[in-house]
Amino acid sequence: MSESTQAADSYKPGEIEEKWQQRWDERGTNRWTDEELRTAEKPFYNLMMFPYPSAEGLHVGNIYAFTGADIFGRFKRLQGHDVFEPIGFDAFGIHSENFALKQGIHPMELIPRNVARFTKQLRRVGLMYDWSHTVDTTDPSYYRWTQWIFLQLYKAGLAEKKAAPVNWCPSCNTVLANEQVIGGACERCGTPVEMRFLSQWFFKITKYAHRLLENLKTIDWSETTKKAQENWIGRSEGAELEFPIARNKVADDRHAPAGIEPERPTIRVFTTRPDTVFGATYMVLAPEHPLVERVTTDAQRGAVEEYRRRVAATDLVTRRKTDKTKTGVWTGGHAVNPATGQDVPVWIADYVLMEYGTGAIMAVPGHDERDFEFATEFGLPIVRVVAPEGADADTPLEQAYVGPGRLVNSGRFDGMDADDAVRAVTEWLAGMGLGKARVNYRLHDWTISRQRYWGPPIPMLYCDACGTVPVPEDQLPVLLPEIADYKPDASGISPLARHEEWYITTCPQCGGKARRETDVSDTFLDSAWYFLRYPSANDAERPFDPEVARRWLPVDSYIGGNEHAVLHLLYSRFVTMALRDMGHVDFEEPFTRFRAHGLIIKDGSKMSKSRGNVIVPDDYIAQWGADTIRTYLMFLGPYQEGGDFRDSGISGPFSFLSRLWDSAVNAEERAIDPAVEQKLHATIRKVTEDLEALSYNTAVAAMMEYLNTVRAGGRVPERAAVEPLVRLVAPFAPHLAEELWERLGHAESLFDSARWPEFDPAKAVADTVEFVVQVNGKVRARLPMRRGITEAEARDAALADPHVQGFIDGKPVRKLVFVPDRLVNLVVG
RNA sequence: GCCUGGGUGGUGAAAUCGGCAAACACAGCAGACUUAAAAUCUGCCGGGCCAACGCCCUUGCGGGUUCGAGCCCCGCCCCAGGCACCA
Repeated sequence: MSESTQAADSYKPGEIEEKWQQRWDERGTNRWTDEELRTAEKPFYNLMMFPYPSAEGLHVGNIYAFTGADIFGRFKRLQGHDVFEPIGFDAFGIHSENFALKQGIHPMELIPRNVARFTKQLRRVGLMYDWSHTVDTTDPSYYRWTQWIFLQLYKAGLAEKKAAPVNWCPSCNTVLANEQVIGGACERCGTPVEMRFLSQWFFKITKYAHRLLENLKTIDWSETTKKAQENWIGRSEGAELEFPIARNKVADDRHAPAGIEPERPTIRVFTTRPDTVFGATYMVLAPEHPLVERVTTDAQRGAVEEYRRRVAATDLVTRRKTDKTKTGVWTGGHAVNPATGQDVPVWIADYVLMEYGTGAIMAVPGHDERDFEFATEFGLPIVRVVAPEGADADTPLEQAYVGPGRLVNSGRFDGMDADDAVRAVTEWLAGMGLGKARVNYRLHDWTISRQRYWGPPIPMLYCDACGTVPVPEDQLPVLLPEIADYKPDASGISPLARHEEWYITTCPQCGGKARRETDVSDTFLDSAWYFLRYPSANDAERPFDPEVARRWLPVDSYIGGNEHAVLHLLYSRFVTMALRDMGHVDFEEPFTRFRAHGLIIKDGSKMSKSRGNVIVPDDYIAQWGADTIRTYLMFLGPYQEGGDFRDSGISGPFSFLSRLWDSAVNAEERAIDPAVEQKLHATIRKVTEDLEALSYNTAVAAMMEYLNTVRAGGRVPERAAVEPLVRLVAPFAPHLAEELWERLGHAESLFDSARWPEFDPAKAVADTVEFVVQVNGKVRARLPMRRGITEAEARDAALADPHVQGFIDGKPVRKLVFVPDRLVNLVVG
């Protein structure tokens, strides 16, 4: 064999991968025209979470995620679906801004550079992207419509501006995210962080809490993701109860406006345990609660103010630590327990949060761990109102008792089961106008405002005459100006607020002077609707073409990381629901099916720059080829669990692809061996089922096993045995499959001309099976048998086996268990 | 504390409905082919006992259900992730 022939016949991934990436481009194999998108007959929208184009370039984790999604898309395409598989870049946000600041390169210069690098790397992986429908969130032609979404939510009454607590660094004069507060101090300068109230834009996602929770039952998502959302939404059932402020104890009514009879205020509390109301011996208001002024007596005013100041100076992270000793102070005031009619003292304490429930609680120290701790700390009375089996009204409480039992010390409800009392007590108090059943959610409204530069300006104006005015839709986009001083500084407000030439404008309503909103919106808003944009990416007139959206949406398959289980996926669902309620789309769940992929680690530990174990995929692809890396990544563990990237494992998949290559180019034209054909049909079935379930590692194993059969003993494979395997492997190794497909005599792309192989169920099973004979549940023999033998035949064959006879030892067979084509179990003795 | 996953050979892992534990691969060992290497092919590869046919044990720990349990039930331990002073 001359050297040149040998070279022509060996597997050279670099060459063929470049060839096919070029062909796909030239032929437009993966591109849709806008006209085609409007007429596709079997649309299948295959989506993956778009990347943030970091300066480090494409990460092996990105490749893992994208390859898994791409395999599914290619599989569906071969099955005859019209698959649309787009990609884009999520390039707005603090991450890129911080990196730009560090490097001293303006994000407007940095981001296009990163995007170009990512694009090049992504092409090299051989993903089936439609590069004619991409999205870049930082492009005005995109964020114009992000701003449009903001305006729609505003019009629907779902956006409002209100003051909210934020972490504030008094040295850097800037707002910090919770993640930027380390041990109560600013991560950059170490100054203790304070809590401040800042006016910010919110989306009222809490209005959708119920639907966001209920709809989870109707969508096909990874269980872990649904559970995470369920936790986040945090539904609690209970009651809202009214505790009137004791009239004679109210400090005085001097603060009431003259001439108005002060109405008798009540403190409303939310509780999940209305059955324990007889044990509420005191109340606690959040320090920020509006009624604090009202209940505080003159004598306690100083102490209350002092405490409130201290709480305000504490950052949100420290405040929410659960392991610190409880603090609080008495207001001097009282309220009336509506069940007992007795006065109970009203305290303020930072363990009660203004954001949850009503910002006030009835404290039941006997049956709530936190209240117990607080009551013990401050010597407040602890009363038992629930007694388990073996205890009574007077059994002392060593700690809060939260288990089941019967009510005691609860007047007319004594003896009632606590579970039943939840409803009974609520109804009783409701009858007196002092309570009602209520459902409460942990979910908070979504803060949209960011006092930063690198994001879409929030499209609102403030006019002295007209107040808050939305920017008219035909004036969008509100362009983000290119400014040099985009670094947040001591002014503490958005960098845009330093540019009068930008923010001073004309009011569209009165023509007077107006000021632009200088905050930008949260990155999560950019990504909450990008899937709507892809199919209409080239539409300059609308955010999305309604006809195209109807055809392609909701998304058929969405694959991404579980780190976005809550925020991105929840926000996308919310925005979609809101758009549906406004009539812009006709569905309310954006992603019919979602699967979370696992995480790739390296040699047993998480990849990080500090560990120096970050994999640069380019080198691996250059050395082994994209097809091998794709196949290897899918083979190394269950896709939905992730796996460990070890260099030593790559040779297995490489050798598999090389041997497939060798088999295909040397295949003979002859009738397929019946045993090989049987294995082929079984393999087609297994790979088909596994791909549907994203069980990629076992699909690869099945193909390897089949190829081992085809080549067993060095036999020259028959063409009919190899050709279907080329199609099965195509989603994993598309370049190799294309090249072999062409060599097998096809002019068109495999993905346009081939169909996914079908299996014949009759041929997928062998005629003979290895039948297991057990005696008393232990395997004693394996007998080759004809498929479909009867119970009697199996029994006779088992009893005839000498080895089996030895274990039966002449004892009578008491019972016989028969599993067709698998096993017979003889129970003796 | 609550909610998810998970714990199986030297390693990554597999095991559809409760029915042969360890498929497929990596690493290792031995062999065939080769002047040699690579490639390819073959065999071995959880532990113990045995000359051998074989036998016994083995899926984090302890119990249970069952003819039969990696899988189901009860009680623990450990690892990863999410939530958490949420009343």
